[in-house]
Amino acid sequence: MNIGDTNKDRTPTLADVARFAGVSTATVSRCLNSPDRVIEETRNKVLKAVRELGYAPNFNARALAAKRTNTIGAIIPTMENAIFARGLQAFQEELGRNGTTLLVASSSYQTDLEEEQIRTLVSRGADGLLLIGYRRDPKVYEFLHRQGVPVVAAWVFDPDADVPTVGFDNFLAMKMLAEKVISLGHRRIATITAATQGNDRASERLRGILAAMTEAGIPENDLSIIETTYGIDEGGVALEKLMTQQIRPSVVMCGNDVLAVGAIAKAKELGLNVPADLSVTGFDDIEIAKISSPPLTTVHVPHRRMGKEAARALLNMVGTTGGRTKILLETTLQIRESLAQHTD
Amino acid sequence: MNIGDTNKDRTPTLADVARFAGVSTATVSRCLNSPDRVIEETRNKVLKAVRELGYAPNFNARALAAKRTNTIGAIIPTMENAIFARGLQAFQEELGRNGTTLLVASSSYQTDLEEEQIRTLVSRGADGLLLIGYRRDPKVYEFLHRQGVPVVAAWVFDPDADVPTVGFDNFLAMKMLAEKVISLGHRRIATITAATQGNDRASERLRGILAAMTEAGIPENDLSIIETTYGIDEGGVALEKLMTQQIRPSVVMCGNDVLAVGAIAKAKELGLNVPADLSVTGFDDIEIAKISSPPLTTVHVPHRRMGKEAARALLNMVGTTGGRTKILLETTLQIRESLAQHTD
DNA sequence: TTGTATGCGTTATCAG
DNA sequence: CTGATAACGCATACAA
Repeated sequence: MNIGDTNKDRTPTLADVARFAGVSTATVSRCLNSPDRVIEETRNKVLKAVRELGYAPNFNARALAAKRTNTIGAIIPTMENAIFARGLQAFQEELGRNGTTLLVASSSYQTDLEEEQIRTLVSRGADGLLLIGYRRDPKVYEFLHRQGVPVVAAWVFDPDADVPTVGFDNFLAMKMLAEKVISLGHRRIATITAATQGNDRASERLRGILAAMTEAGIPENDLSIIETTYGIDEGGVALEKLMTQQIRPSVVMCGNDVLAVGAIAKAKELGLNVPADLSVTGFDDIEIAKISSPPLTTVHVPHRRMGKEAARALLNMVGTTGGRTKILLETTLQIRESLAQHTD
Repeated sequence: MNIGDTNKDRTPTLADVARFAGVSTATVSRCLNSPDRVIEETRNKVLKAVRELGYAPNFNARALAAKRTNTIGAIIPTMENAIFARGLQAFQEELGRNGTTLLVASSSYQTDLEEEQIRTLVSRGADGLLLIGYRRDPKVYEFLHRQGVPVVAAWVFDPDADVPTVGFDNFLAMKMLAEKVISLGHRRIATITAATQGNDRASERLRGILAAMTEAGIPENDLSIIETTYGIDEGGVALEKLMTQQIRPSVVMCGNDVLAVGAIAKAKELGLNVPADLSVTGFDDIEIAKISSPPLTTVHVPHRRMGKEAARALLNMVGTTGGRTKILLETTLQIRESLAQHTD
């Protein structure tokens, strides 16, 4: 192989481009990263070479040298349903507008898996991380801190948390819904929730129901609680269990819309009329809530705004520009047919 | 700073571990990558150092040196709904079992965005790529070939394609459903589909309907076609448009379950009884198909098997082990209430 | 079995 | 404005 040959059987590198354009590798690099720091003539020469050779920069080499990836990682509990889809979409869009790429991983609601994913994303050089929920082993935050990786916790709000939170008050949101439920005359309340262990969104929501009951003078023990994994089928199974108990609830408050829709489907299957025989509520207000029959009464969460604000917060943290990093969003009750008055 | 100091204010590197354990960096590297190539005593020493220092390997550096990332990328059209969720989940699980990580990106059904994502994933060093559908600019495949990155196209099957396909016959699947529809007496057929331009799954499915009509002696022109983006609301809008036409269809065959569910919801809103006044069919058989009311007649796609087989094919291609890379899966009709007999 | 030395493709520092 | 050249953190061929 003669000197000056541009390697033909290997994917082209910066050096190949430099040789082809007759400049140094430094110049090529500059052309790509700060085009204004190079005179137009050479720039054109270089860009032509880039096109000619079909050069694509090696991300890993770049990350290694620059210690920056323009990449932000997000770990969400599940991709199986649409709960996080909308928020994540907005998150990604906002990152994209700022030239940052999103890396997603899902933890299947498993703490250990999440920790593994965190390590993976960090070792891949993520400039920052989006996590869902705040409560987790302090070691995790210590690790992230040591590695100098900024984090934002979303889907929750806690001004006292060690890391910025962008989200809403799960406790208050569910409490408001429970108050509405109670005001409609319901006393025999049941709930289908995700495992509350290690899931602050779920446990806060449960706390919300209990608080509303207490304030209304209903004994906390009257609440039937079923913990299950999120899923349409799981919601159905849970509902069946509830309806075979001694005291059948007049309303089932579900931890999210997916469970609620599953519960409604099963209720109908059991010959129950929703909401005449049984009211059902959800949480999230994702698309299926609207098309459910009957349409689902639920808590509307501003998913898109949350995603966008979380991205902004994170971009602020990885960059130098300061900005708000603790953001509380409002939820609203979305009253639809699945919840009705109760009279004994 | 004294010689021998392990750097305290920086994330530890291989060299730090080596120094701490009193061995060479090569040994540490071996300990982590091929533990059996190092004697137990030193291995323990090294692992202890790793733990002590909280060392986490730098992925980018590793990729750069090893020219391998144990990472496979997947670009799916959307994460907004569950169409690809189940398949991707299985894909990821199978990769995980083989120590390979999945990197997901979504293209929002946009060709240019997809090409960008492909470049991104390749430049990140993905060892292989999963793409949805086969038909795309040949330049894309040329690029991938030049870069030496193996590809598998899923959700389609074409034994003659330049790249391995793992999927099902979209044409035949939809044709079978259309035949069933026609056998029930329907003649005024309409379809709500994704844009067929650059989407082989959608265009094949459309072709399937047309073929069945032709074989049944129904003029192709009788088919009302509405192209829209996938989404529940979009399905509703399309349905409304169809029902305000001169000749109202007796059945609406939708390109996927999401559109179908949206169509059903809108139909009910318009005071139509499904299926008495109007039949609706879907495609995919995702969870909402079951809980829809009425339950949705649709084409069942073996999503999980497809994901798993796609992973296997890809693993075979990046590794040396040979194996099947072209896999045809069967779809089945899933008849539920939303499709009924039609009599004029 | 372990160590030495080199290279992977880029960026960044520092001269020129 | 451009060019050498030294990192960046790790894997591996080769030597010991």
